[in-house]
Amino acid sequence: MSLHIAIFDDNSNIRDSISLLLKTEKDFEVVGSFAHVLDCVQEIKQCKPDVILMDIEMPGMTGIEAVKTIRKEFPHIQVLMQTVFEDDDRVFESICSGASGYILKNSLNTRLIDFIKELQFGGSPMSPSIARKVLTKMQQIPEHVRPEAAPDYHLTPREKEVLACVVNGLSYKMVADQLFISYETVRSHVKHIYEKLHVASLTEVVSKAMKERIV
Amino acid sequence: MSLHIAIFDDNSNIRDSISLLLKTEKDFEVVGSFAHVLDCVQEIKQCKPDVILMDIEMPGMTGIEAVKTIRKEFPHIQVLMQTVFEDDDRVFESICSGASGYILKNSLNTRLIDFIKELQFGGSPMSPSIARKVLTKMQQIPEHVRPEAAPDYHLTPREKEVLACVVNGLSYKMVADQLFISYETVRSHVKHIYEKLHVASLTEVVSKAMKERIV
DNA sequence: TCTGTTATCCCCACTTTAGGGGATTGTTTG
DNA sequence: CAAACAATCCCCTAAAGTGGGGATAACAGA
Repeated sequence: MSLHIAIFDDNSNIRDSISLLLKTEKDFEVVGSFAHVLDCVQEIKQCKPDVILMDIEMPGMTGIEAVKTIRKEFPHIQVLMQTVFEDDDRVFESICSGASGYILKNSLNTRLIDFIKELQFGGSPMSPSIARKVLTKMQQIPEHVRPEAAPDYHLTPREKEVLACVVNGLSYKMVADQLFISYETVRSHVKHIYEKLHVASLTEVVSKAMKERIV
Repeated sequence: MSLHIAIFDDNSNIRDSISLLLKTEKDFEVVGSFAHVLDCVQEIKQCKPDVILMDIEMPGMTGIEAVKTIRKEFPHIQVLMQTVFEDDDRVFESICSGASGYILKNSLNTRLIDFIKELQFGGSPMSPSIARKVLTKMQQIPEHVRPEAAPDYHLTPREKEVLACVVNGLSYKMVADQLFISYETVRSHVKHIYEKLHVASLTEVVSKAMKERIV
């Protein structure tokens, strides 16, 4: 069973050269090659790729937007981003959108086949210069250095559910409907949340919960 | 001018085999090889390496602690972490401690020389399985610390001030006092914020504002 | 068994917000 | 200059949230 690959790139020369390159690997099969991502959901449904090579800059919807959509619709598909630019923001955005790897196009010809194989084995191929950016970024995120620093307010499971609803902007009534309990029960839970978080209004609850990542 | 490399690993066989391997590259010079990191600052001062290969698990001080020290004392030195384990926590700790790359030992023999060269060029070599962990972790980072493109809701400066107060849990009355305006003015601003953010309650405002880092 | 916790529900009085209006004073800009 | 906007303030009604109180059932541990 061969690995199905789809290519999204607005440059037809690049698409063709990638296709040619991948054909040299007998376990690979290019099942689709598209110049834009506007109809990508439909196209992906038809050609059923395991791996998608996605150019980051494309007319219409950008590759980054596309990744978000793809990851939502087809969570099992691995998306390998490719770009000629090492733009910090876009690298970071792509990764946060759910890309499985990020490589520069200059490494395309030489190592693309290796990269795709690494994807298959659950790895995330990254060009070293990209990786450097990612590492630097991670080091800059102080909150993330100590993920276990979240204080415990001893909320019960139910209280946490209610809290989650409230943080999503639901009113008491809506929370009640959502959790199949009465308005008064929601109120009761919220009162307890108030006590435990030492706050006195819903907005404070939302603010504190989001700041301290309780939800 | 050759690249000076120091090795920290408690396994002398590994140290020796790495040394042998690196000798095959004429631009590399192994200037130090140590079984622990307890005296690493002194040793580094003496042998002046450009790159350090650091085993993550070692007696006494761990490699992670060592990286922190090294990065503080010698910020120009690139540290390449090596490990046999893909332990999530240690991967992230190392990275956050300032390591420049992170590779598994199984890729040592085959690609170590390439990895070191990538370090020289300002890249961060990472084993793909490590890279996957890093990406996954980044994707989990709460959105409010992510430098993502914040959508612009065209809030006026004053509206943003009011929003900031609200997000901090203040009631209309408190916001009014804080900004030296009347309660009704606050209300008026909040109404406009509602329209611009397309929400219908204070909690939604707080939630949306924090999620999208408008404040 | 008794005590504590959790989750559920109810009531009353009170405060705060929400959703409509409308109005005035400036300032910016086509 | 007129139009557009920002910032300020006001009123009214309805809806939602707040702060007390209390109650019941289930269940876990001392």
